[in-house]
Amino acid sequence: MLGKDPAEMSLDTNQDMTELEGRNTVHLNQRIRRDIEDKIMSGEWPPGHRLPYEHELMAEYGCSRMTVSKVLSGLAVQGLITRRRRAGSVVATPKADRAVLQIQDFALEAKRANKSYRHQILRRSIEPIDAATAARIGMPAEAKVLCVDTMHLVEGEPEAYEERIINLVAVPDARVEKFVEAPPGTWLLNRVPWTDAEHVIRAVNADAKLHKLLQVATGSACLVLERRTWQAGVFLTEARISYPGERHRLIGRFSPAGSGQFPEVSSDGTS
Amino acid sequence: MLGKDPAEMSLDTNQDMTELEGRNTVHLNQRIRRDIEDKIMSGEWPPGHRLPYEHELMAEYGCSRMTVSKVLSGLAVQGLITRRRRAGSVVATPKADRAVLQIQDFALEAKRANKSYRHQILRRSIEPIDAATAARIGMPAEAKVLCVDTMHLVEGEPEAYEERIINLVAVPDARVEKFVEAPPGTWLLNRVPWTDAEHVIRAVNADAKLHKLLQVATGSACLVLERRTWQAGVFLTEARISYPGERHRLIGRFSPAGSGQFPEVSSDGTS
DNA sequence: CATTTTGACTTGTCTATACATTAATTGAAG
DNA sequence: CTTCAATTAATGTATAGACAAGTCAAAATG
Repeated sequence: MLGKDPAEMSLDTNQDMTELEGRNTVHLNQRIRRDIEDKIMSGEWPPGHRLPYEHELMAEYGCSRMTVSKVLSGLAVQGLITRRRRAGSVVATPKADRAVLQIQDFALEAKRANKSYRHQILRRSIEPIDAATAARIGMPAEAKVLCVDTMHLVEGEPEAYEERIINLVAVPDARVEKFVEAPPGTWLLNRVPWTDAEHVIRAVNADAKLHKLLQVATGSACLVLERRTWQAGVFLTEARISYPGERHRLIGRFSPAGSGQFPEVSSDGTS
Repeated sequence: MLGKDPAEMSLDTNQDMTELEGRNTVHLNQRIRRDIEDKIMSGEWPPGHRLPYEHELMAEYGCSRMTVSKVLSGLAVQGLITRRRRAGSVVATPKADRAVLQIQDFALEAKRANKSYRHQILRRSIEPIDAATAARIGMPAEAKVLCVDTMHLVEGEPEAYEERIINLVAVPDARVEKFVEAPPGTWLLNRVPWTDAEHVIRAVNADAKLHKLLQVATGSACLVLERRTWQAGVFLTEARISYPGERHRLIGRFSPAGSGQFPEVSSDGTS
């Protein structure tokens, strides 16, 4: 780059902000958003604190109402603030105590840890579901479903045992799928969008079956994750995944609203 | 309700939409949003499907670009679609498989089931934390913390055993709190807002201590939930809660994006 | 043929304005 | 003092236009 005249540079620092903003692509809405998020997250504005009115923020940042309005609406959708007409916007009080767990994709997890992964299909059959299961998932008892049992192996060692039921009415493609490329969980995830899910996590003592499959002592504690998913009210699939208790744990890291919820939100992934 | 003249009703159905919209307060952006959400949720637009350009939606709904742009931006923030300049907007492929668990407030849970609840403080002392814990939570080893062990009893039976550490620097009020009115978890939740949390769920075999406290057989499977919370980078508290495995399960019901995530999102809670 | 430049297209941000909707406040009547 | 209606202040929705910034594809160049 060409050297600049010192006098010119000193002028630059004193320049109108608009051009610098354009170059740095730090947009005004991002600045407003970060300022407010920081005040809330730091506790400077505790839950219940009323934040400035739109016209006050307009004056503070010297911008139009649409700009601050969009920022505030976004914060409201993320659950950080609540807005009411005439009353203004207040910092939201954290609602319920919720845990978000990232259920690991076995293959992806293994790859990240630089370990080998493979799976084995132990069973694959189309059967009518039994009465208990039918009642649990809300399907007629005579309906036929695809049952797939899968072992997940990492470095050759059993990592998890998965028993899955797939509704063939909702996922007709599964009737001919052999699940050699990808295990049923991954296959389904990449194919069918789901709208509702239910998780149940339990601790059980290993019975003879789990002892044999997971190679753990009979009676040792195992973690069982049951996951049922629906699409617009139609049952899709149920998976019961059993992990060896000592070797495995479910971990979740998250923030109540905004920041950590969705890793790849919009374009301003700077927080 | 008053009966309507049949002729009038048939006219109603054929009427111009614009006036009805005004009366029913069904706003255009909501209609566009619902239309797109429905197409995605129903599978009509599978993951990867490119949705209409903004100007196409403008033409379809006869509105300005800002309106469709706001809708699409909102869907992008919710993670339903991804947008790229020039390339357009596409239906997002569901990212990771995540579980959301509602951690129950024991007292509230019991009340809902019409059962009695009480808690006992088994230990309450201020101690320097040990090295292992200090490293885990990122605090200096010599720091003093409040340790509280609590039994949660439902109908007189042991429901869960809770071992908690509270950072007195972050929560100075805890130094004099005796937790007789409310157990430490509830007390903290109503007092201190948190910004980050981490959960670990494991299955363990009951040792002698858990056998005695939870009145379960030694070796029987127990569910252990560890929860650590921070506020703006400052450690707040760590809780290890042990449940009898057979008697307890963690349940979560949720939707991937938008709908069920936050029960009281903005104003359009119609989906 | 390979590489660079140009152009066109699509989304991102922002302005300035208008009217609708809701709810807190004020004021008047009982 | 209470009750109900009118005022008013705040957010919600929408428009039309402008320019910026990526990014894909075709055209120009070596």
